Amino acid sequence: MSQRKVSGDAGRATIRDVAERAGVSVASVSRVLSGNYPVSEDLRRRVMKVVRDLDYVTNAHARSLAGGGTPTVAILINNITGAAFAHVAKGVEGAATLRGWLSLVGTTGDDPERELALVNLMRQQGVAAVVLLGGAYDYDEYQLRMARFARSLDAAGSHLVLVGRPPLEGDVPATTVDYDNEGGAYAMASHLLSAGHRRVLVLPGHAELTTAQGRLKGARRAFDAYGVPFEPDMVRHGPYDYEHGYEAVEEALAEGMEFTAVLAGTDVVAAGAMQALRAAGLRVPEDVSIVGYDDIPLASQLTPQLTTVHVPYEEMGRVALRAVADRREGGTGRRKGGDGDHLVLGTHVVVRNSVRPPTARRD
Amino acid sequence: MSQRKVSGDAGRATIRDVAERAGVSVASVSRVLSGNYPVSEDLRRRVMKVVRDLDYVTNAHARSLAGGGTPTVAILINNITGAAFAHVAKGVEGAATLRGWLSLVGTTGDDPERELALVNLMRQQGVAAVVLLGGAYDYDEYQLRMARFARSLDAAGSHLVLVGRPPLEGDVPATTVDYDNEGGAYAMASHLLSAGHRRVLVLPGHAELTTAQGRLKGARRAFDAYGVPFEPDMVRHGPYDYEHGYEAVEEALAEGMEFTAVLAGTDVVAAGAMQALRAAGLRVPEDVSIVGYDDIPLASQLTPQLTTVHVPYEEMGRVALRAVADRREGGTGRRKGGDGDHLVLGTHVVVRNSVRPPTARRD
DNA sequence: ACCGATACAGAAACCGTATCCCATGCTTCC
DNA sequence: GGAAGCATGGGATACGGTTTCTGTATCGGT
Repeated sequence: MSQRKVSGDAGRATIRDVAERAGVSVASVSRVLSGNYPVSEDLRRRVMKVVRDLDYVTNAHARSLAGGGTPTVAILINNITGAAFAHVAKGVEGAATLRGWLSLVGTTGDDPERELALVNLMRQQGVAAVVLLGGAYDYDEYQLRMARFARSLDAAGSHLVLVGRPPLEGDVPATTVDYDNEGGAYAMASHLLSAGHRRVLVLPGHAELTTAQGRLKGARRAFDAYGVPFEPDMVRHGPYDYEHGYEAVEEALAEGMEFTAVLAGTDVVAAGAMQALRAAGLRVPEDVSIVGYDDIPLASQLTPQLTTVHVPYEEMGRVALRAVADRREGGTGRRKGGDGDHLVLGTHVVVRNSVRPPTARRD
Repeated sequence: MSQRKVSGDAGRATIRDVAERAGVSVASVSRVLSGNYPVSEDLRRRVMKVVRDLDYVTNAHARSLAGGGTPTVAILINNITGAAFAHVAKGVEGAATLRGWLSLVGTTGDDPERELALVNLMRQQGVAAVVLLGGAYDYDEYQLRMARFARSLDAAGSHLVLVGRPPLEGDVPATTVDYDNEGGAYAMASHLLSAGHRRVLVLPGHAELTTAQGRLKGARRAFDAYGVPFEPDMVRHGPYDYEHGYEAVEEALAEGMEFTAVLAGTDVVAAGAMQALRAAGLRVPEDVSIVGYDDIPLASQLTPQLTTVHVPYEEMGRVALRAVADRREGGTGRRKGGDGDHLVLGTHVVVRNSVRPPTARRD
């Protein structure tokens, strides 16, 4: 009384349906489709016809269970809206597609709980790698948390890749793809200093964010190199967003702070700062110079176009994927977490129109 | 001589490992973990301890094969870099997460081949729905192609959702989530006309893109309503990007075209147009007014802030997911592709600072 | 103290595909 | 002409879970 399978097409067609209808065995259908076993031309034709008729596609889950399956990379991102990280995602996506890999984007919304949940989810999916994007908050707990992620993924045959944040300490099974954050900041600050600026409002970002720390450090090094005193009072921390840039400049102006340039931690922050200066009747770059960081499209779309630090986001994505693919292919001789696991890409200053030498020195 | 399973932890732990180590049956472990069957407190404790010790997570592929599994929505997007669609993706993501669903982003890069490949890929993955984002090119082939996608997904137990493009013709199993594109354009153009502008440069987008067509149509209706002649010569088509906005204005100026306002098809196009006007020594909005469309963050970050049409992108994402979830839950009485399958959200003009009445009439 | 009901645990049957192993027919070589 | 070899196709099994079905111990009621 229990018909296992109605002949109608309830649900999707299986390989068995195809086999039956073509009058061949399941094994043969599988072989025709994967194409890694000799089959006669006749059989191939018969099978392919039925496949087309039924519009059959193999079940990825079953395939993956049985050993086959497409490798998948998961990209975990704080905020899909951020332009910079969208470019990393694009790089990963592109490189993945090129190899026939699948990629998958998840957003954490800056919530550690959700980050944990997503990493576990990816572990369940058996992804080849989890790519974690964006600067990290340098809390004490962070290192432990990430180390646990790394080991946990490693044990499950997966791998953790950190993009745009500093490498983990100790012998942790993770790969890091980074850029010369501090160097970029150093070069950017030098550009300002060599133009003659001495009083610079610095908006590096959140104090606990690793990228902000690096950018601040690079800037400070430049000041030291130029023998210009670095006044802590002229550093304002805050989130990497437009509002922060606007408000920080607004407040600095209200306090009567004197500055001839703004060194923003991000192009978006720079945009906010620029707007606030204009609102106060100041011209950019005639009265105040501004520089950003990241070189997202916005930078060249502002008026004036923003001088900024170019970060090769898309390439970082490609490199991250390549690192994973290489490691997966060179399965034997799995090198222990040595130097090969930390890749650093270069940055450089892009000079546009937002910097001029200071006109009137007022201090 | 073939040990099936080495006792060491080669690869990831399976449910069998857990069962063995806890001294219970596989079935019991499964029940403890899924929690949809009564289990004694003692058993639960024993199992959970082993699960923690082994850092075990269930294999999503196996689970999905066996009937369980988390529903997954796939979001297909032309270009992950586009700000507008990132917001839709965010909306879908958020709503999906809320229900414990998984979501997945793929990019097509405007390539029909790749779009086809991705839809098939998603079909293989057995996703609950495929959400196609962004305006479509209105070629003849398009309707057929989408109809085929819809039927194909439907047959596989999945579902097609079109977001931000007009619904398919005929009885096609697909859901459309749309916004009042033409109405927004009508309101925006009216705003310009009521301010007194009569000579308006219109940059609607690609002529074949459905969104561009709608925006152009809305604008034209407004001109008609105001009794202002609509000159085809003042319409310039092109891609939705910064460069097009810049070049279109540059050319119009070079040709000696006289206009007091620019009606851009997109905020990004407006940004380009604004830059070109400045480069030509024109002030915005004193000499020329500009309006955009989409209301992405960029709009409020430009100087002057852009008057534009707000499109509820994030909400569209949420609505799209809700539509899929509802349909999936109300499994019985599956309504045939009636009116409930086309949802339209409202748009409205956001007035900022980029429009002023024309000062000198020169025609 | 006996019987039926109930609560829980285990064995086994799938889910859809890939692949190993074996059977078969036909070619090829001595 | 018969044996060995090759090219193919089919049957069975494994992958890691979920779920149904079955069995046993415990509990309450009379």
